Amino acid sequence: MSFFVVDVALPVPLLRTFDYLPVEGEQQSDYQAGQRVRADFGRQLLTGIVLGTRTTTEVPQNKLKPLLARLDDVPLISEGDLSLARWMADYYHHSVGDVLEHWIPAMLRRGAALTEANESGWQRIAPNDSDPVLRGDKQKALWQRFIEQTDILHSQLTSTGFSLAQCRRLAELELIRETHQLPQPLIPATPKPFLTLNGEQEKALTLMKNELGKFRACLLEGVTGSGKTEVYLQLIDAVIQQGKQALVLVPEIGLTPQTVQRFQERFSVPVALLHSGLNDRERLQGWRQAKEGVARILIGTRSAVFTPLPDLGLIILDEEHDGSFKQQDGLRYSARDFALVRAHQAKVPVLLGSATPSLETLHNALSGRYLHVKLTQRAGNAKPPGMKLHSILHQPMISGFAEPVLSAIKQHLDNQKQVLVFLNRRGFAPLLACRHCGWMAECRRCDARLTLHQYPPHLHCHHCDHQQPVVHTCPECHSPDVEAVGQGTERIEESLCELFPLTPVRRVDRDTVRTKQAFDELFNDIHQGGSCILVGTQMLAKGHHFPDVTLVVILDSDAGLFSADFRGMEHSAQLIEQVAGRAGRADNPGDVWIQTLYADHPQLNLLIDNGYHALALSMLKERLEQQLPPYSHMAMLRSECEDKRLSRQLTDQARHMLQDWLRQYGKGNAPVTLLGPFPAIMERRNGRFRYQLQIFCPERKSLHQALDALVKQLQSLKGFNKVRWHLDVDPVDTL
DNA sequence: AGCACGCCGACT
DNA sequence: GTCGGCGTGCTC
Repeated sequence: MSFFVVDVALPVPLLRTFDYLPVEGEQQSDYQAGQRVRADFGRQLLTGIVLGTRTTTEVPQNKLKPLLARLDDVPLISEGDLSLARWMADYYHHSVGDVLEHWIPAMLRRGAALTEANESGWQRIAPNDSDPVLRGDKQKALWQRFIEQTDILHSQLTSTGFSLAQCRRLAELELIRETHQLPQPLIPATPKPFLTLNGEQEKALTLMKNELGKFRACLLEGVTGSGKTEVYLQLIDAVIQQGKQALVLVPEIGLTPQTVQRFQERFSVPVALLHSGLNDRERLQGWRQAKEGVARILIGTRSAVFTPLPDLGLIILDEEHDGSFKQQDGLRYSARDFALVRAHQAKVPVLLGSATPSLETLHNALSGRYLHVKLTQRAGNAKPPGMKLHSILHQPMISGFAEPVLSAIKQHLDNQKQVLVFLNRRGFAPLLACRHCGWMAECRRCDARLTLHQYPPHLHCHHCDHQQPVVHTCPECHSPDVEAVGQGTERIEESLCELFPLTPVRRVDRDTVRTKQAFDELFNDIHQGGSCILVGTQMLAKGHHFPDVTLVVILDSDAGLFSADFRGMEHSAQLIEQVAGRAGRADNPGDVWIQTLYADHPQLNLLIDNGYHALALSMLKERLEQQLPPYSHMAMLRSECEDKRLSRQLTDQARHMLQDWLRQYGKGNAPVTLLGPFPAIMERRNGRFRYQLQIFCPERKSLHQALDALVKQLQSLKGFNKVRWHLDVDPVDTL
């Protein structure tokens, strides 16, 4: 028997893999890349992934341990997916073993067998005209059910009053037998017909149909209400007709029952879902349905981008600008960017859809790298909402509203219409302050003010979740003159109830709508029609459309206008556009009023007068001048530590490491520029001081070489064990 | 990341 | 004398 070792990727944050001896008695041919193995690692037991086998190793004989078990005969992860995982590990400077965890549902990571996704059921094996001698009525009734239906899930039997014992009795008589099958995804009995497309939609569909069967990135830039979804549906239909599978990725908040239903009711093929609300078994089921090709359409959030699909024919990523496509901890990947890499490998098109595309995607579309398809008309001839800035500078305000805004609200309500008031700030007031000495309620663990909440009354830090009772006298000067300053959704709700006592006011934020179900109930309620006022945060901005809303009031658009983040304005404009798009229907486009202190803010005016696209072009020009993404590539090293000095020192060290490396190896490469280290905008958060170092380079390759060296050096840095740090490649927010 | 080893302070 | 604090090093 010849010597060989197995190269195993283990779920540890180490940038290398480990050699193991095979399980006793197993051959080299038993091992294939992508199988799971159980390994004794240090003093722990881990499930790892085989990357390959070799007949030589650098590891001394006495250190090699045999694997404890091989869990799969057939590889769980394909060669193609393994190479994608390697790409991802390189790109994000992360351990392959950790990266591979994302490809495998939690149950399988813990070593479960694939069959654990199966649901047990019973199948009739005796002919349906057999006349067995059965004792009890219950058993006769059970047999009757099997005469009507050959296969029945065990759960269906128990939920209709039959017991396991009764099933076993019939099985003993060889009338039925136990089965274990992967549950089938739901298929609607009669799919709804497709809608008729307008000229633009038709043209977009044709253009994109031409790209099927090869890699191509497309941006579908369609204004709100232009019918992007209908184009997706009909493009998916073409993919299904070709016998391929479609992967649809949506933002976390966008995966509502309404969205899902829209997909499910149109197709006569099985649709599987993967989202955060599922338990481990349901996830495994969806994953297997996709992997085994049973599901032909898979709809999911960020992490669904890793699901194996043997017949992948198309990837759609809706609302591509949405921040939830970027993972914000651990492996900080972008599902949007990875979808492109995956589509490239699979030689299929990837369709990015948005009314407000990110500047990165827009740049790629404008430069011709992506096919750029536009939908400029609202479906059914709907007019765009009329947007208008309302200056509140030196204006008398009533509970956070300017007078003319209040009369506009009243007018719309009098017309039996609905009004949406958007304020991206939860709670009652963002500040509790003493009128006498100027004291403000601050968080003990963060550089932030505490938000005052009224329902129930408490002070809450939105950054570290610290909560404490409300104070009624100033702790500094003991004055009783402590007051709530500023507006939050709770306070606006309260004010509106007083101002419009006859109109129902509904608040929609994380505090009122905790579950999906609660949101759906509220949504259905609003859809009943009748005048009402909706007050809410971003929750109102995404996913749902409110046809009876004819007025949208944006209370505080100013927060994003002067953000320290270079993407602040971009995100702000996207949000305003999204909120504005919630209103109206074909015959009733609606008005959008934006209250602002900066009514002459040039970019805000550009957005209002010429729309998002025009503003985006102007922002791109600025990015070019400043050599910011998308005109350069960016990475950010973040550190955090309770000891401010250590946190700062780690980023200082990192800067020196990079500078030394650049002096030595940077010659002839594209220039890598460093910015910082700076303290984060909120320097202290949850008791930890945060510093960050920004790293830019016009060329990806040079940047990654530098980052590679940086990570290796930081990992062997001593004396900083209390400092937590991570590298974020292509960060979305730089605050 | 875990987990153990090891070397210093305050306790039954 | 030990219990336990966390700094350091290692994991095939």
